Amino acid sequence: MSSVTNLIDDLQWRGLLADCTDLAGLRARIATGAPITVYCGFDPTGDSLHVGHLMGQLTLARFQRAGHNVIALAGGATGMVGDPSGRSSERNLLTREQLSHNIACIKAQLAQLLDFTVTANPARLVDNADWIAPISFLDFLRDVGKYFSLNVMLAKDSVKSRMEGDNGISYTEFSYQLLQAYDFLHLRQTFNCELQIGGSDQWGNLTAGTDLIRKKLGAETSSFGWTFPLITKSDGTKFGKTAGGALWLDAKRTSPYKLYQFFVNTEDTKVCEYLRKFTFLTRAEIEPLEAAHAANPGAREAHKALAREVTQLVHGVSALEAALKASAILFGAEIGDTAEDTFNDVVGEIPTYALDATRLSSPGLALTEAMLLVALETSKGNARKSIEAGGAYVNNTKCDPLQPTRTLTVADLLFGKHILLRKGKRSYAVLTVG
RNA sequence: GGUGCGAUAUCCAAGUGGCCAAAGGACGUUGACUGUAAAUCAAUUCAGCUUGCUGUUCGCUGGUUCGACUCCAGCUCGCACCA
Repeated sequence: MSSVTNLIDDLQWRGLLADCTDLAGLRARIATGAPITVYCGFDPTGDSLHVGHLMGQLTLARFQRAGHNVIALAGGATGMVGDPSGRSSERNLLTREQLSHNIACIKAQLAQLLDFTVTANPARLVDNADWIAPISFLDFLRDVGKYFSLNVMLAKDSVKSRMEGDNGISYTEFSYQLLQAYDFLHLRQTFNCELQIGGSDQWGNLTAGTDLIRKKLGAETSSFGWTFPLITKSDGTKFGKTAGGALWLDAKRTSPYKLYQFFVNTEDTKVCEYLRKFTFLTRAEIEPLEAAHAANPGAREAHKALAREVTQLVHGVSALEAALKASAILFGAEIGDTAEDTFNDVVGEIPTYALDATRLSSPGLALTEAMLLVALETSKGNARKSIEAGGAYVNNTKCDPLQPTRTLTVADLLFGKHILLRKGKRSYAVLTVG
């Protein structure tokens, strides 16, 4: 375990420092040995966090594990406005009902990685609507707005890029930085919170906060901003998006199996980076994995360790084990060789659909229709094209591309109950007769 | 308020009377090669199916025409300049 003093070294080694408002000052502050209070905000734009949010949660958790005090902030107020950072166009406003629903859902997910029950330094969850909503507009203009120079606000990248772009920016989103700055000020005064962390796109918002604190409370009142780099894939596209959309932390939206698979499929050039950033594995544990990966990337030791760690962090051990079992079967030996109770581990891990037994009798169920039924395809026409392209599999055996009209019958049942359908390399679904 | 420019498929973007379901990218999907990787190459990429046919598209509403993404009028939205 890392001691209090080398926390920053560890974060830097992991590549989690993009920028810091005063790195030397922060080092000195942490070196005093007194716990520092750090916060990170999460905007409730949806009712689940996704893997992109993991970075903030994990970094908070690293601070907590090092003995510091952490605050997760749900943006009930800022979410009403919309952060222009990293966006090329205006956000749609959410209703209050949507927001409160989202916040409730997100709270549960934050609790997964942060410890709210330890006695020494329990994590805290706050909602900025609690202190922003009661302020009147006039008070806000006088007490907060007065400290902001329009020149500085306009110079922020998040604003500038929108001003230069075609989409413009509304007054509402332009004001966002004031709210976030005020959050930091409030937390500084209320919880003695000295550090705000966020993705590198948050830089402008963080400095707005440190500036406001300095102006309102004086230069001797410490406040720091720390950003971590935004994760990208090697082709520059956004991390955490798949064809099916974002990878959610909510098991109901993205199964643990799917999350595991996502990380197992990490591109080689990124595994080491992700291992450092997304896991709590220590340097002593990671370095051998990196060496193993360099020596034999095909074995994918590092990929598996990464996927294992993340899945366990997000969903717990038992969900991880189920995901591992399912993965081993689907990507392992011949399906025919697996035992029935082993195969049952797959059912439920991947999308599973009930089927009326009678549909398999006599003419049988058209494969095209079956693929539509399990949502592997969106139309029979597309299903046919997939089969003809050699992309359809029944029980992990490729279907004859010349037989697009093939049907499924009782002969295809595994253990008298299941049919495993597959499209392409790794999209699976199970049909189960009930 | 005035003037100008723009709006095309998931996204960028060609197309200025028929040869247009609409060039070219990107993204996605599938195949080949590998290692459940990347890169590369190939196919596909509006919708439905009986796979060659049918249906619905080019901001919206009307109009001109045998025929409109293309021309005209009005409207909506965006952008720029002027007031």
